Amino acid sequence: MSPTGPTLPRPSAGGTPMSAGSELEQLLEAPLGLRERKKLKTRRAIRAAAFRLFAEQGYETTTVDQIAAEAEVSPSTFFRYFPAKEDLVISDDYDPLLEAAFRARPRDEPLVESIRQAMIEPLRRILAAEHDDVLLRMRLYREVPSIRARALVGQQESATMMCGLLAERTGEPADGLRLRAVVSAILAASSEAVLYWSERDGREDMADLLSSAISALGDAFGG
Amino acid sequence: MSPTGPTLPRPSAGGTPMSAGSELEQLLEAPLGLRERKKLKTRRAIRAAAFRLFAEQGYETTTVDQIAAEAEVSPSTFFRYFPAKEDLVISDDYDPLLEAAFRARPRDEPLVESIRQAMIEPLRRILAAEHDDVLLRMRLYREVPSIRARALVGQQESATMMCGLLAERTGEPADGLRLRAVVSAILAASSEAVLYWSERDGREDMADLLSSAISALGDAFGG
DNA sequence: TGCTTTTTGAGAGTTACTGTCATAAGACAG
DNA sequence: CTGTCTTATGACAGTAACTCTCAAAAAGCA
Repeated sequence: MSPTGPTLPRPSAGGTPMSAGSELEQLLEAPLGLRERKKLKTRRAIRAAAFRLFAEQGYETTTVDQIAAEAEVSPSTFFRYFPAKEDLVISDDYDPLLEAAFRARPRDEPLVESIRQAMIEPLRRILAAEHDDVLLRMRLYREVPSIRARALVGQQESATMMCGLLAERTGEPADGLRLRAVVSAILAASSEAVLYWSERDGREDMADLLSSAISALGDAFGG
Repeated sequence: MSPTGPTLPRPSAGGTPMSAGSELEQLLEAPLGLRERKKLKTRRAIRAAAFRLFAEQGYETTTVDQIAAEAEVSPSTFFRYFPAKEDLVISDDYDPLLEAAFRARPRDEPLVESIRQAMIEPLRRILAAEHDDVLLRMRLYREVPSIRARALVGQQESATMMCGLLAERTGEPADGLRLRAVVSAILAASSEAVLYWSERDGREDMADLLSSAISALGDAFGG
């Protein structure tokens, strides 16, 4: 068996042997084996239990043992599904979607515009399906430092991924300072937009906010 | 006494009752009381012991207990000086310097230029005094996720501080999306410059790199 | 010298993890 | 349906980073 835990369902792709797995896609996939379905079920059960407890008593005051008990699994099992407590809140699904969306953009489109569109599109899809859920996670992001910390490292990893993508398209070196500066700046501004959106309880249009954040950069640095 | 630990020396300013304290300034300050000098000494002893051990065995594999032993203090004392292990590596000195440098800038200077200058100036001073030390910390930043995490949260806090400053000067609301987007973008690009600098072992000129990172934003978003 | 304030260390407790191993349960071949 | 192989689970023991409390020691001060 996989050294670190239960092999999470990867129906079609032959990617990494073990990863967090993106629930979004799998929900819509062809019928999975009984085993896989069970795993998804426990995963969701754990997360549901966790969020129930978070709502009651807050994130930091609920222990992993409590969550495991509420979800009726052992603590060991909990950690097999979520290597860290913060992983309950943070989803890694976004990056591959972003990558795909970017690749789908015409090569002659201005770069920043490609990026903007590539970010908005999967964001829309996610929001359509999990609006309230995202809002909840963002609240935790705001309120819990350890979650913020974890998310920010993830964002940095997204940035280096993006650098790879852009390097591919423009021919610039992926680890060049200029590229890295631009990418990290866009990501920072964008996540500020998402944060802002969540502070307004999701009442404003995310795409608008994102565009406005990016065009703010144009105004400030453009001249 | 202060609720969280020994009151760290704050010779002149009447700032927060308890904070990490900036060693840089205090080294140059008027003679402190015996008590204060002793505290600085232990603080440095702990840090020195820690970095010695890190060099030998790496960050993650050296325990706080080891560090305390090497520094000849009790573990309790360690935590009084450094609430978290990562605080050994992360310095909070920079923000006040940045703030002061920014305030010293002429009000009619273009905003981005003010920021750039305000960042470079204290950076120069720090590098002049602690070049190798900074390099070492940055290496840990690159190699240890938990340090990166903590540093990034700090960066976000710096950003909201900067937003306050800029809001003061421009009259824009400090929590407006546009301002926040711009500030977080600059900070992201800048820290990318510092990171880049450290990857080159500090051989390139930091001010140049910072300028180049910021002008990259101009190129990307401006035209 | 005595009194007050601050720093220190000892010790006990909590929590998020990690690793190991035996057992139970799904998958599959015959 | 049976036996076999694979994979998921739970029990258990351990570690390391903290947190809290309290008494003793040291520093500052009258």
